[in-house]
Amino acid sequence: MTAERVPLSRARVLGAAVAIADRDGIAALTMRRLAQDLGVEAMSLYHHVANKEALLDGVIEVVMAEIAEAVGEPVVEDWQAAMRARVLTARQVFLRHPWAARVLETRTSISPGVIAYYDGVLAIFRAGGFSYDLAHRALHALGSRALGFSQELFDLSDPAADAEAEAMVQELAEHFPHLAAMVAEIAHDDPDSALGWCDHQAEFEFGLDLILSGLERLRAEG
Amino acid sequence: MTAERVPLSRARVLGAAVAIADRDGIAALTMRRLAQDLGVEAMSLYHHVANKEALLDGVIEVVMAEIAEAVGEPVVEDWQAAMRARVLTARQVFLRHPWAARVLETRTSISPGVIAYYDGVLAIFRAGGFSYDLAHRALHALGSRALGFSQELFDLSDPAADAEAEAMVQELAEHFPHLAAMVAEIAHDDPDSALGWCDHQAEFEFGLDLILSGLERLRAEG
DNA sequence: CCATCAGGCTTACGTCGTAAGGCTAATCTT
DNA sequence: AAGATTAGCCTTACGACGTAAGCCTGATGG
Repeated sequence: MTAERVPLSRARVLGAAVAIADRDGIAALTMRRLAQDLGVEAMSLYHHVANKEALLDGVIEVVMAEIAEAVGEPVVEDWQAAMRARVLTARQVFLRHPWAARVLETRTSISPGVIAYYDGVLAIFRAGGFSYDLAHRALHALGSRALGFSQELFDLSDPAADAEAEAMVQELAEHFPHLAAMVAEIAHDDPDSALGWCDHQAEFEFGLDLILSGLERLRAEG
Repeated sequence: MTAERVPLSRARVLGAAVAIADRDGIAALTMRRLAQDLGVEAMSLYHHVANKEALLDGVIEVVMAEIAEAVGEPVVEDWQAAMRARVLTARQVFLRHPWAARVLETRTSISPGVIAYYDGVLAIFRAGGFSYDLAHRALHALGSRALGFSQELFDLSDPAADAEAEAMVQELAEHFPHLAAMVAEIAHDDPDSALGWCDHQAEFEFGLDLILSGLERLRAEG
């Protein structure tokens, strides 16, 4: 009695793709590896996704669906609290799929899931009394932060960089005095924060609240 | 009299790489193509860059050097105006190299050029009276915006998407009422802005000023 | 004057996405 | 019921990519 052959389907393909990226990183997501995980040959995947780009599009849709489920319907009172909650909820999903932000940024066509998410954001702004014009600018001001992530261009708390950073501190201090002083002071203030010398979640929320309160001021001024 | 054979050098390699990315996009930048443009075989490049990742690191250093030259020394009075100028100057460089932001985001190691740039940003904050702690949070709040770019997750003014967007307006209105209404109103207000229905430069500056003025408020409060 | 070696070149490998087309079993048509 | 269609798998093969290994040549330096 052999295991019943579950037929392939778009949903199974996308699900397996997400699983690979979660477990082994986005670089491990190749057509051959994906096929292998599904007990199938690579070319069989093309009956369910047009090509690799379409696969990545689909994977993003899976993530966006996860977000949509998590955030639910937009709340229509206290826009600032509603936005904050929506964004931080979406962020949880991106923290579960660390590769997803980068993939999302490489999509060339507009994803329905992302559009739907932003429509919900707009609903909150409008219910909070924003003009379309201000809401529009608010969307741009938030950028990817509206979805719960922001690009970190360099991560001083990256453990991989620690050793080399340690050795670099001397010349760092010479060439980059302000940065060196800041790192020294902040590291001293917070010697063993749970998330390293700088807590990304706290920093993210700081930036988010800074923008939200700025927007509230503009809204109130009319 | 044959054309004098200019010997290869790291600088020539990186320069040619930037030229290819500028002209034909970052996807066209392959080792073979780069070698071809330099009148050389692909493997010869490896005498001047360790591998392709190192090539991309180097290319970013070229861009950051361009920025360093453009922004000059940090100005130490009127921090807000100084930051604004520094960021918008850096932005000009990224607008000349549209591929550079994406490449920068994929660097795994911290680039000295980027560090130097941020050190200048910190100098401005400090001269403006920021504590290290607030300056640190300010850096995170700005994120890549400090360098002059922000991730646009979908670009409604993308000409490539225009046709499909046009056809999509009907169902857009059904499923995404707020977004549809916003697009309709804003497009109507500004029927032929030079840069399409939404001017990225204006949106960028809006977001930047929103953050900068929020930071100024926090700084003034102490 | 000869040894070293920097800086080119040639060849070749393994991995990737995917084009072309074959086989089989389920489904649909008449 | 029987024949035609097709969905959904597989096999084979191609061209592009990054790059390992090693050859060749002309300048340099003891």
